[in-house]
Amino acid sequence: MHKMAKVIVDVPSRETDRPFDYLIPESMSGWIEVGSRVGVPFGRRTVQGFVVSLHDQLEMDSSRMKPIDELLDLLPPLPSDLVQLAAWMSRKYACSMISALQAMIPSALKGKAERYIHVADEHQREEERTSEGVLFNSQALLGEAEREIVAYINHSGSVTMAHLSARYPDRIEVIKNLLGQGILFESQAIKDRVRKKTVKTVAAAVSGEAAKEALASFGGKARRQREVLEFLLEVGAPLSMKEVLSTLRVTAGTVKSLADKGYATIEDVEVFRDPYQDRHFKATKPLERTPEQEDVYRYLTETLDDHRHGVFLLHGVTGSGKTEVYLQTIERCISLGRQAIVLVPEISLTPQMVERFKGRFGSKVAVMHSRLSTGERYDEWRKIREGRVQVAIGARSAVFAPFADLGLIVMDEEHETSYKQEETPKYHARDVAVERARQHGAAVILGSATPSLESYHAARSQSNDHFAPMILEMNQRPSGSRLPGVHIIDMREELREGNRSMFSRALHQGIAQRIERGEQTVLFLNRRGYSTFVMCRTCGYVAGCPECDISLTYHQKSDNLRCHYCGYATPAPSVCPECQSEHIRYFGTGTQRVEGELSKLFPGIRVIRMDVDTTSEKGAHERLLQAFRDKKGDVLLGTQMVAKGLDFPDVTLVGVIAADTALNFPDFRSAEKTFQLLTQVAGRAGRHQLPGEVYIQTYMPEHYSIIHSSRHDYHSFVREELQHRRTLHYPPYSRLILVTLSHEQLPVLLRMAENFASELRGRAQRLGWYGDLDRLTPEALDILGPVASPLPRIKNRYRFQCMVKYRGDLDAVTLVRETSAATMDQLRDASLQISIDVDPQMLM
DNA sequence: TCTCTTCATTTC
DNA sequence: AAATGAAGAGAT
Repeated sequence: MHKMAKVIVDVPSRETDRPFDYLIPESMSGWIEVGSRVGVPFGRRTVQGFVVSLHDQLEMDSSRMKPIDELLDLLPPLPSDLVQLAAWMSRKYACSMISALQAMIPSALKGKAERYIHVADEHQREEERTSEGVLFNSQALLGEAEREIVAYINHSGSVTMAHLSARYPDRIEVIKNLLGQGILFESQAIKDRVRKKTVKTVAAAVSGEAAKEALASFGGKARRQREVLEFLLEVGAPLSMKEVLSTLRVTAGTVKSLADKGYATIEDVEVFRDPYQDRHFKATKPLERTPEQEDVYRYLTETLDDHRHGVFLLHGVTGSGKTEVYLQTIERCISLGRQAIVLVPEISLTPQMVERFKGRFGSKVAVMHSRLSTGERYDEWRKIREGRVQVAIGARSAVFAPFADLGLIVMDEEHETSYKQEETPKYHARDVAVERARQHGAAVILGSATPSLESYHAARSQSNDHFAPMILEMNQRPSGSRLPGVHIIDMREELREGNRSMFSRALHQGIAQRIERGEQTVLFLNRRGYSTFVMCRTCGYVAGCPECDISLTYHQKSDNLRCHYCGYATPAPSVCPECQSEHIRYFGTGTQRVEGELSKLFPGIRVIRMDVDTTSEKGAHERLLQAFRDKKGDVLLGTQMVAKGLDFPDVTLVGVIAADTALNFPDFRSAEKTFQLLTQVAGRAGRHQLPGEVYIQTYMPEHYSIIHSSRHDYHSFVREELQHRRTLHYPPYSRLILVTLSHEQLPVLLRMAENFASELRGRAQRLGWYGDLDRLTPEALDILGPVASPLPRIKNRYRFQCMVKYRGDLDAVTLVRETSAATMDQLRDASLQISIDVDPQMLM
């Protein structure tokens, strides 16, 4: 049997980012596995950790080795393949092992040590004797205060430190004394964030003849109890207490009496919290495949049937039936006895989306949604871990769904930036999905109408270092509907002709027409570029966060100003704090302004506005969409969230208010983002019988991202964009690592950032890597910076960054990680933080 | 000389 | 991260 385990402890620091050795107590051997969650003594406290390997030999001075304190779950929360994946992540993304492991389990299982106080055994016995009236020898030594505390703890068995100090706030010294004398002692145990939910159930404890006798024994008495028993016998299966009480209108006492007589049993049964328990999903059958879908399906199922690893880039225009292909491929996967993961961007994990999967696979599906409570998420996760479901659908983190035999991972809207996690571990779900599928010999489908340039290029060049997908195209819409006609409107022209409104004449007329015809309009506003800041019109004062160098956003609902980086909040002022002027204006969200303008132009117009303000409440999102579907609105107005996967039969006009706001951002992906957004929005109109029209308002009508999106021409766009990227050595023709250094003091940071950058250059030079990317070598590396970050101060910390740009098969991540570690060791400044972002998405 | 901070060190 | 022990600064 295994004698020793290596454990990664839940202590987030560079020094502790390595396995620690522990003895496996006899009682736990056979139960401890790779992936087990344990409580271990660490220093002078107890912490949670994960077993990453098991060993038969004691390989270090075993006198210093401590035994594992407790095993926290019967079934290890992490199968061993996920422990391996965590190791891969920590290498690839330069993150700690514990942060990778933590990302894989529900937050409910992030336990913390709780400190308990007990009464020492010998004193416990003495206490008992006193209660029987026998004097005990140490009584003389204990004062009144001590005796009361000891008696209290004895009575409750054990009590938490926090509870005790709350109950006896002024006797902390007394407690310390008792601990010092050894009368009280302390222990620690890991406590989870949630408990498994249980429900009280009732069942008849008698049957047949015994049941008849039991009923007869009541005679004329206890009529209610008799009714309960009759009901239980009739149903013949355990029922929830709640159900019994409400159906028969009896009290819990009645049932309890029945149980006391031995005629019924009451039990606590473990249940899964089901976020969809009240919902009924209409079952759907697979649709007949179009010839195009058939081709794609054949490729996918061949790989699936052969148990082979393969990555597919499914490029399908909006409405080409990608989801149906997913559904049928998943069905095949399940029929082979394997499981499937479906990844969708958080924003498109709408009720409609859930409905499609629940409708096809029913109770075989677990849904991982950010709106679920900690307990609900934990239970959905348990369904996966315990093998009760075969399909998991969820955002980014669902890529870690702990299935035993994973056959397929589907990633819908593959190009979405939300697949990259911005917090540590800064992983990209696409790369993790490919690696995980490789481990399992599973297939990956990356689906999109506008694939990311990274994926597209990887498929084309077939030389990318991590994955080379096969491209599958779907260009037809099974419904036969045509892609809508797209009109580009030059807003400069409008201005020249004296139209200063945010609506062009064409769009204005279009909306008027739809109202007249009883058809609907979707108006889309690119959120970026429209902020909700507060400005004084007299002196130009802009309310900013005192801790971060950014302006505060106005929240109408709570009438306060908030910083969305650090959470700072302050009441909205009514006069300017600088000049006391009353002309202080709250620029509402862009959508609010558009709404105001709409009702001015079209009196009586019914606008359904969807933005952060109107969708913050639970279920509001769904309610607003349903209202629009029921034609309770003429216009649906919103940001990104109206662009995603929605399908309304009566929408014949889609308007984009300001198409180019994103183009002005200093981000090399801004053209790509704009193209993707416009293509997606354009796909929203005319998906049914009625033909659709799209108006794109812009100040840059000649920009290639706008021209190509208006023609629904992905390939031309990609050709042009790839050319730009190649000239400027941007991804996919290079890879990036963004290193951000932060410190409380600006001058110190400046020095340290210079120090780091020159150390990095020196090391790269010694490896012969450093140089200019313009040189025509297959391998090259360049370091840009340090420069102030785009957000130069957050939470009172100044930020500087370096960008590492490289191409070829260089292990630049290790270089950066080692340089960072060396810098930290050398400078020994606790305030300095270095964060490493591999393949960054947000350069802002 | 003694206590209350601050700071570096260690965690199998 | 957190607890610990050493070292440093002010009060008695």
